[in-house]
Amino acid sequence: MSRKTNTSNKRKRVRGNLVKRAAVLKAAEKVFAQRGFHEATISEIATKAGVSEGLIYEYFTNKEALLFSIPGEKSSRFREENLGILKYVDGAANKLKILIYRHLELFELNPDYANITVMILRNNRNFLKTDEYKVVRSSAQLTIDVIKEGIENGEFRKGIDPYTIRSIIWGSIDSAVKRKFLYDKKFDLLAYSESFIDVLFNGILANQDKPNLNLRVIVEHPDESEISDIA
Amino acid sequence: MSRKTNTSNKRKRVRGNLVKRAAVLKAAEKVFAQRGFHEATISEIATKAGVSEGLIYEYFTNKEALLFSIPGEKSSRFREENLGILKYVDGAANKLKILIYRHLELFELNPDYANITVMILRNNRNFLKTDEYKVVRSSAQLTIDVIKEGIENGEFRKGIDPYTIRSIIWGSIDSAVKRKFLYDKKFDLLAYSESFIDVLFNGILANQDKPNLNLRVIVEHPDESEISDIA
Amino acid sequence: MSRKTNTSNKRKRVRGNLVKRAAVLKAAEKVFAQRGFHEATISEIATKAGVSEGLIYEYFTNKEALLFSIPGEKSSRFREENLGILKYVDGAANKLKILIYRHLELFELNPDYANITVMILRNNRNFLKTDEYKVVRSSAQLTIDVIKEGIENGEFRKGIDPYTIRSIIWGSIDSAVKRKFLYDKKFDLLAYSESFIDVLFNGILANQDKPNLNLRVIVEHPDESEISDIA
Amino acid sequence: MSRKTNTSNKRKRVRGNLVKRAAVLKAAEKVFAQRGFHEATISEIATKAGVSEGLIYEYFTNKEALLFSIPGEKSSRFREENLGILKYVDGAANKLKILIYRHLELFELNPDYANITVMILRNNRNFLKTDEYKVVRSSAQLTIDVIKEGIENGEFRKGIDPYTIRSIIWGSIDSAVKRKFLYDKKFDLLAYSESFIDVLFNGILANQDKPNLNLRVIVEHPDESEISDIA
DNA sequence: TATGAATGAGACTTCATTCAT
DNA sequence: CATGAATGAAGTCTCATTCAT
Repeated sequence: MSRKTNTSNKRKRVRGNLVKRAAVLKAAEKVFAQRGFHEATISEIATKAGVSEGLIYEYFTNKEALLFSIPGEKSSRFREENLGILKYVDGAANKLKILIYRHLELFELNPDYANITVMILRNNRNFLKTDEYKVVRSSAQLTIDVIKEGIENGEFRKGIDPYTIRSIIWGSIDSAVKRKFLYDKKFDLLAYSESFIDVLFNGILANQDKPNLNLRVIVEHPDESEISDIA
Repeated sequence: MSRKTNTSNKRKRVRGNLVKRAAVLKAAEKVFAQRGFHEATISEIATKAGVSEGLIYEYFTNKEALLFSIPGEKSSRFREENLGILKYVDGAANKLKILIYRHLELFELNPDYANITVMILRNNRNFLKTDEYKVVRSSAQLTIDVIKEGIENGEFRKGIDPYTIRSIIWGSIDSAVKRKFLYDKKFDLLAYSESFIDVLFNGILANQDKPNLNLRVIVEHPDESEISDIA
Repeated sequence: MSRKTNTSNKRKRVRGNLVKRAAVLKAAEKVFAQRGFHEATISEIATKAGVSEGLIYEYFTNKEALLFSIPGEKSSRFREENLGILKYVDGAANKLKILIYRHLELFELNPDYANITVMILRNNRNFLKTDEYKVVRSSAQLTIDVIKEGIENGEFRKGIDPYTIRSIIWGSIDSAVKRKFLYDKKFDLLAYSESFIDVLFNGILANQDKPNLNLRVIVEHPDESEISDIA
Repeated sequence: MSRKTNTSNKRKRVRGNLVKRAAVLKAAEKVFAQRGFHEATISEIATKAGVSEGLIYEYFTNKEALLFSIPGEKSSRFREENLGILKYVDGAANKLKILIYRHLELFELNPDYANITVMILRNNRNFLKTDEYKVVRSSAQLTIDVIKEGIENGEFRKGIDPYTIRSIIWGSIDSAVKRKFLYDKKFDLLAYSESFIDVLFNGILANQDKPNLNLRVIVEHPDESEISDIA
C-alpha cells in the first residue's frame, strides 16, 4: 500500500460527478478482476474509465479503498433482495437452497465481481475493517439465521453447527469460483449448485445401510462404536 | 537492459550449502505467511535467514520461485505418508475421513505452510505450471480415487460427483483455514474436522424423509441423539 | 516478477513537457559520451537534467531507448540539410566532398553526439532495429547514390565498388573520431577532411604512371610546398 | 569495473598451470566475442574453461585485465611474422599491400579475436595504458614506417600524410570487420582487401581530368584555390 | 593450487500518490 | 472539478570479486 505517506486529510467528495465515479468503479472492477490487485495499475483504470489518474483520488482515498468500494451496492442490493425473497419462502431447507442458488447465480452473472470477491477481498485483512464488509457479515448472518431456523423447526439435524455449515457453503462456493477462474474453465456454477445442494443436504453416505441397520440392530444388537465408525 | 536479458548465463547453485538453503526457505515461509507475497521483501527474508540478499538468488531464480519452493518436500512427504496409511485402512469412508483429518492436521501443525498454501498459492495461476503443483494434483487425485472407490463399492451414494465432493472438501478446509488466519482465531482445525465430516457424510437434513428410519424408531425405541449421530 | 512482466500497461508520456524531455536528452548525451553506456547511470543523468529518475522513464522506455533517442532530429536534420545543399552542387566529386566535409563538421561541432555515435551506437546490434537507425541508413544511401552518379558520369573510375568506397569513408571518419576521443587529442577533424579527401580521390601512388602530371611540374616550376598543400 | 574495492596487492601467478591459464583465455575470447564485454560473465567463462571462477582471479587481476590479455602473443606473433615477411619484399607499395592483406587475413582467420579487437578493445581507453597495447602501437608504427619509406623512395606521393593513410587503412578495415559482425554477414574480408587496396592506391577519380588540369594551368594561370578545389 | 559459496554495492525500473495549474 | 506531470520510495535482481577451506 502506502507508497506515499497517507496524510488522510481527504475531502472524500460525496457529491461530485456520480457518473464518473461509477465509471471508475466499473473500470476498476474490470481491471482488478483481470490483473489482480497488485498487478492492476491506477493508470490503466483511469484510462479505461476515461478519467485522469488524479481524479480517482478525489473519489477514493487510495488504491485499496477503491478496491474495497467495488462490492458496494451490489452486495447490499443482493442481501436486500434475498431478504425480500425469503419472506415468501416456507421452510429453512428451501430458504437455504435459495440462498445458495442466489449466491452462485450472483457470481455466475457477475464474473468480475466474483473474481474480486473470491480471489482478492477474501484474502485481505483490511477489508474486514471496512463498512463494505459489514454487508458481507449480515449476508452471512442471514445464512446462519436460516440454518438455526432449520435446526429449531426440525428440518435440519439437531447436532449440526450452523457455523460449520456456513463455512462449508461459502468455502465450497469459493472453491468452485476459484476453479473457474484459475483454470479458465467454462464452469457452470448454476449446474454446480444442484449437486452441491444434494451433497450438503443428504451427505455422501449411501442409504442402503439404513434398512440394514434396522435389521442388524434388531437381530444382532450391534456394538455402538462400530456404528459411530460408520457414521 | 543486460539486467533483464537473461539468455542463459545463470549460475543457480545446484548443490550448495543445503543448510543455508533450508534457512532461506524457512525464513521465506515465515515472512510470506506473515506479510503475504507482495508485502514480503527479499531483504527481510535474507535478514531473517542470516544470509545476504544475493545468496537467495543463488538458490532461487526469483522471488516467485522462492515462494513456489516452499511447499517442497512437505507436500510430497505428506502425500506419501497418506499413501502409506491408506494401505492399512479398509473402506472408502474411513479412507476419506483420514484424508480429511490428515489434511487439517497438516495445516494445524504447520500454520505458516497452511497460510501460504491457502492464502497465496491457491490464488496464483503461475503456481499451476509448477512441478510443486503436480504433487498437489496427485494428492487431489488420491481423494478422487478414494471417493470413486466408495461409490463403486456402495459406501457412497451412486449419484454423487467425485469432483463436487473434492471441491467441497478442499473448499471447506480452505475456508476454515482462512477464517483462522484472517480473524486470528485460535480456531481448532482438528475439532472442526469432526463436525465437517459429519455434515459431509450425513448431510444436514433431519430424517423425517427417511421412512425406514421411522420404522426403526418405532420398533426399537432408539435414543434420538444416537440417530442424529448416525444420520 | 511483476516488475518485469510488463504486458501492456505502460504510460509513456506522449506529449508531456518537451522542455524536460529535451533536458533529459541533453544530459544523457553528455553523460553517455563522458562515461559510456554501461558506466553511465540514470541517476547521474537525472541529476544533471534536474529531474527525478522516475520521470526519465515517463519519456523513455528504458536506458537503452534513451540512448537510442539521442541522435534523434539531429541526424535527420543533418540528412535533410545535406539533401538541400547537394541540389546546388554540380558534379559527383564535389557532392562527395561535401558529404565528407559535412560529416566531419557535424562530428567536430557536436563532440558528444560524435562520441555516442561512433563509440557506442556503432557497436550496438539493437540500434540496427531502431527507427533512428533508418535515418542513418538513408544518409548512407545518399553517399552510395552520389558515388554511383560519379561512376556513371565518368567522374569516378569505372571499376570501383560504391560500397567499398562508402565503407572507407565512414570507417576512416570513425577512426579519426575515435582517435580524437581515445587520445583526448585536439584533433581537428576539418583539417583531416582535406588530407583524407586527397587520398581518397587520388590514391597514394606517386604519378610515375601519370606522365601528364610530370609535365606540369616541369613547365611551371611550382613550389613544392604549394603542391603538397594542394595535393 | 570494480564491484569490489580492488586492493590490487596481487601475486599475479607467473608460473601456475599454464594450460589452465590458456584455457581461460581461450574461453574468454569466445565469450567476450559472443556477448561483448559487459554481457559476458566470469561465470560463463569459468564454466567454458572448465575452471572455477576463483581461479580466474589467480591469473588475472580482474575481468578487464582478462580482456586485455586476450590479444597477447597473437598480436606480437603477428607483428613478428610481418617483420619477417617484409624483409623479403621489395618496394613500399608491395610491403603496404602485404600489411593490409595480412591484417585482413588475421581477422578473417580469427573472428573472435577480430571481434574483440574491433568491437571492444578499440573503444576502451584503459586498453591504451596496457602493455598489450604497445604491441599494437608497434604494429602501427610498422605501417607508418612503410608508408614513409614509400614517400621517400618516390613510390608514394610526396604530399600525403602517413598518419592519415594509416588511419584510413585501419579505419576501413575496422569498418569492414564491424559490418561483418553487426550484420552477421558472410563478408569475405580477403576479397575486400583487393578492392580496398585498389582505391587506396589509385583513388577514385577517373584520369581524364588530369590532362585538362595541365592545359588549364598552362594557359590560364589559374588561381591556386581553384586548383585545390578540383584536387 | 583450487574451489565456489558468499557477499554487497548498486543499477534499473515501477507506480501509487500529490499538487500546481 | 479536472488534469497529468512529477515525484521518490522501494524493490528486485545481477555479478564481479573475495576468502575460508
